[in-house]
Amino acid sequence: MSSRGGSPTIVDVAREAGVSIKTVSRVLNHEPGVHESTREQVLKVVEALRYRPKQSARSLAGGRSFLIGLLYYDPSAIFVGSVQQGATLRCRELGYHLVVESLHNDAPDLRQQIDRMVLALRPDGMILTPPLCDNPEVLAALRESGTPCVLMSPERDLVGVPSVRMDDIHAAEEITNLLLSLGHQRIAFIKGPPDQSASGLRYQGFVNALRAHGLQPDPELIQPGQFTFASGRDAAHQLLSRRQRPTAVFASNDDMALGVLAAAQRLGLAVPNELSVAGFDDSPTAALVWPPLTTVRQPVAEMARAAVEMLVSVQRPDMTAPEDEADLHKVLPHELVVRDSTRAR
Amino acid sequence: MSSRGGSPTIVDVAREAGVSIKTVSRVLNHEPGVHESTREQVLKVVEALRYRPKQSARSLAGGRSFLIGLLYYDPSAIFVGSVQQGATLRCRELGYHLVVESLHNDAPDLRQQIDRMVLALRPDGMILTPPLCDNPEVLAALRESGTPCVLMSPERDLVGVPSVRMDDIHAAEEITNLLLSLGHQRIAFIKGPPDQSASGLRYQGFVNALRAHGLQPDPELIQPGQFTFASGRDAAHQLLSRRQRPTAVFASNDDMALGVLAAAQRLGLAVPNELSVAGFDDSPTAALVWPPLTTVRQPVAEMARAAVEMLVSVQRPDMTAPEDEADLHKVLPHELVVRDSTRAR
DNA sequence: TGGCCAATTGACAGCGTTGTCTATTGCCGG
DNA sequence: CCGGCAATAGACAACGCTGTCAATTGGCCA
Repeated sequence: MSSRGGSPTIVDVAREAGVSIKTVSRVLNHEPGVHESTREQVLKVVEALRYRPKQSARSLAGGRSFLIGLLYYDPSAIFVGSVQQGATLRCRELGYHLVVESLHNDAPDLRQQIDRMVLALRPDGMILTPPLCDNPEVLAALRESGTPCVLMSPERDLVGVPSVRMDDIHAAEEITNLLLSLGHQRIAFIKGPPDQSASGLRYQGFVNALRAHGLQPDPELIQPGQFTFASGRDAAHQLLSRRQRPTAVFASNDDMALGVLAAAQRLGLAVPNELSVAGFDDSPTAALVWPPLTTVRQPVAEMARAAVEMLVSVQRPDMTAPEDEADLHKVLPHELVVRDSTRAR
Repeated sequence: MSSRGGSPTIVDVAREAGVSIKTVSRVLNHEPGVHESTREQVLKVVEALRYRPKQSARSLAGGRSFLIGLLYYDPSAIFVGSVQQGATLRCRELGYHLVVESLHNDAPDLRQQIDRMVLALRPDGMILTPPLCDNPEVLAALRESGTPCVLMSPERDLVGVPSVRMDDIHAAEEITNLLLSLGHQRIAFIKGPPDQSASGLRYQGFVNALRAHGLQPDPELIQPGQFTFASGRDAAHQLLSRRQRPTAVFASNDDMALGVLAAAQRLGLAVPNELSVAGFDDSPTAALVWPPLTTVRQPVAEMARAAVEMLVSVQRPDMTAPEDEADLHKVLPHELVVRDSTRAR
């Protein structure tokens, strides 16, 4: 196969196809100016030899590494899993590879860890998930190194830095509307921690929907939470022991909604007959518990695909890179998942 | 900084330190034969310049890519998340990076997908998680390419192929012993699907423990399952409607145990007062449900660390690579997690 | 028919490391 | 006082690809 035992190189392909290595390079990189017949001939040989250009050589010579980095904090989060899934698939389609790195959001050597990745690997782009996408130190390190980034669902958008997110406000509105349309009037809301922007946005959506129906949020029915099972359970205990109970609870994420379910069960309240419960995120468990949870599915995998595309499009002349600030910040459509935890009262 | 604006290269370091590039290379690769004072001097300059050798150049010249591949199938599985976490951390410590790839176990172009990764990236090693680690096609592709692999919890060990696993039999024995020591005599067991080796091993452990206590497994109390929530729930319905109910159920994974919990709740059986339930895996939800599940924690992150080490040690003369067949197959200690779903009868 | 342009192709110099092989140095024994 | 050997350091050629720029071809117009 190859001149010297090892796997074939571009030289082998060129020799076999009777062209110069540069021509082979052109074909493989979809560069223009190659005659159709030549292209076919080269591709045939490439196929026959099972030739694949070596990333390290391409990277060294061409400056592009064909690597996309994914920085994350909490590996167990379903969010990260879905991001990764979407990202690897799109990377594969585009001829890239995904390098993952787990960072502690407040590690003392955060800077060095990022440097190590950026300077050694020279990824062509980096995807940041919360909370790293809002960490100034991380952002600064990446900006200095000149590595293009995309932020996934950041707290707030940064001018000039691409981001991808879902529309938390509208989704929360939709869930609330669903509850309202089922005849619920006393709808409780469990908030997330104030330091996460999603908390505010989802609450905003809840309030918007109420107001649109001529209702005012009742302070009695608003409880703080921490996006955790325990906080949801505790908040529900509070809410459900009020003299006049809510007929529905909208927990602003699934973990808390699961807590609500547990509390209701503890108190002997049947869901959904005596109490409707809605969550947010469509976590894997949401479908497994009893009753299965009505919730909102974040388009996480699609968001990741979009992130990869934005990164790659900057490098490829044949793809249109985002131009104005508006193109830089994508909002992807979510999906209402209506299951059995909600019912007309 | 650098001679020409870009980030510093080994030449810059060499010039600054007043030595040859080869000496810098020696220091950075921990090669012997460098005078202590020289080494220090070089390291000082490296530090000052924030120099990091470029992976692509090292890879091209040296043949090592400093990349470890992780092939997985189901991204949502906690197992994969933990593997990844453990692997990235150890990789970081060893100066490697983790490249992940999601594959469909029965994709028609599986071979090509693997080729793409192996031929382009030339990872120094590959970690395979179930079910890919038992897929003959995957194994063959990797063997042909000469890429070292480590199998994580494979169905069965292959001669000459390193693997890492936990001791399912002993763990199941321990759970069973716990139940027995709590005074349970009628212990039901829900099996996993027969095509997964863990199913058999866990059942084996269950039986071993019973026999050690002079008991025989009662066919009435053994139910098949599929490692899914639904199958656990259904099996539990069967078991709990027997004329003489079991006082404890050992579901051979957590998802099924969660199903048992749901079924018990449906039937109005209080856990753990009227029924003890034990699972296996320590999935994230196991701690969140009510009552929190007694289970076994697989040492997944540690297994992943070990896998990375086995892969890297082959390349580094200063680490001891596994020698005989016995060293090739590691079994790591698990941990019994006793929570509230089990109680003395 | 000669000249010129566009389309296509090729020669060759890097890219930043590591591996190999060859100096240089300092010290020891005879 | 010199040969020789160990310890240390350097020169230089790969590694496999892309970028630059020059060369070749064929067609078309005047």
